[in-house]
Amino acid sequence: MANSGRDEAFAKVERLCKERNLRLTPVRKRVLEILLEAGRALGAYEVLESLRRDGFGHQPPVAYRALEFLQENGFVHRVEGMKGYVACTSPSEPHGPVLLVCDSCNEVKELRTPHLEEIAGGIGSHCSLESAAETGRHQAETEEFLASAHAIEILGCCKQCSEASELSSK
Amino acid sequence: MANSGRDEAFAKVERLCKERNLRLTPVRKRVLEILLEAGRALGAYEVLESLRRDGFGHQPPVAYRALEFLQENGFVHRVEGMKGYVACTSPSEPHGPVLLVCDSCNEVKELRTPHLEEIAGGIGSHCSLESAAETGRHQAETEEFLASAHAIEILGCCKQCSEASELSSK
DNA sequence: AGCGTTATGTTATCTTATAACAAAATTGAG
DNA sequence: CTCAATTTTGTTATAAGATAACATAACGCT
Repeated sequence: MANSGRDEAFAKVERLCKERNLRLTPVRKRVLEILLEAGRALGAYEVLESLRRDGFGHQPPVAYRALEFLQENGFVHRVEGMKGYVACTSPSEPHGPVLLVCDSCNEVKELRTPHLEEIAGGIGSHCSLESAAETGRHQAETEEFLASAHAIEILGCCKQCSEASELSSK
Repeated sequence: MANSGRDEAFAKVERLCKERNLRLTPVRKRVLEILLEAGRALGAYEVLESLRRDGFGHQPPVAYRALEFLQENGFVHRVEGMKGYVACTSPSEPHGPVLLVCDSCNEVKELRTPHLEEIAGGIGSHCSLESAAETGRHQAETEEFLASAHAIEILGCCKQCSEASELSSK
């Protein structure tokens, strides 16, 4: 249980890169490792700091470019609400994440979502607001929207933290 | 059809502030107006620029504080993906938004969501990943998460823009 | 080996956001 | 009304996050 899936995720990315002829260069590989090791969201400058210690370039673009590559290919997600970046726990196709972000410990957990369509009423295809909302309440306007990506972040408190606070308040 | 709901939204915020004993001061009121008039997401510094022209303080905290107040009370939403802020189109309780963000014209449209529970499997109450995912695929771990807020942004192309590009490519 | 392409490293700068504190306005108690 | 406590505004200064532009190095193909 030492590193819950880290190595598998890493190996999977390596495999996917080979399949797709993507160049998983040393910096990119190292940035992915850094994020996997951290197991939480890191800021670009935190990543950069680690890179520096490993002898890579230590100017912002070095980190931002590697992060951009990893993001574009679905290996890393940006956590908007924390201005941070996390390694994807189930890398495959590039995909928008659904993230559970803990307010108190900052842990980020990614939901697996082979069913994205249901959330927005059809990512990648035209969808009406009605089907998106899927609610009894009819929208007056039947706006259409061709969705191509998404970012979904649910904030709250993870199990560990809520148990901890229950204990301390007792 | 001149200002689709701007005045109503504004009046509603005024009413809600009275009800809740919130102080809708001149700066705050003006910031809300600026966002409603824009009809799209504005950066904090764009808001600030408008404030300056209106004779208010023109240092960043002036804008950020007003935006913070409006956000906390559910009258304005942050658009993470654009580092911007939009006026809420149906202000009531503070709520996490579901936003449709157009890549090409930057317009932001907010979905009305009296059914937030369905999206995350129970905002505001403990929810299991299963019900959250609501997918056939069983998560190995039954992580629990007490959700308190969310930010959902769907990126894509709005109806106008996709029609425009169809025409031009013909 | 050599050419075109892709990736890295660096400098400089830009944009977004916040900390800290003084001055003004508002509220409520007496 | 007046004064004290609280809240809001304004300002300075600076932190934190991100990108543009360009030179150099590595790669990948013929």
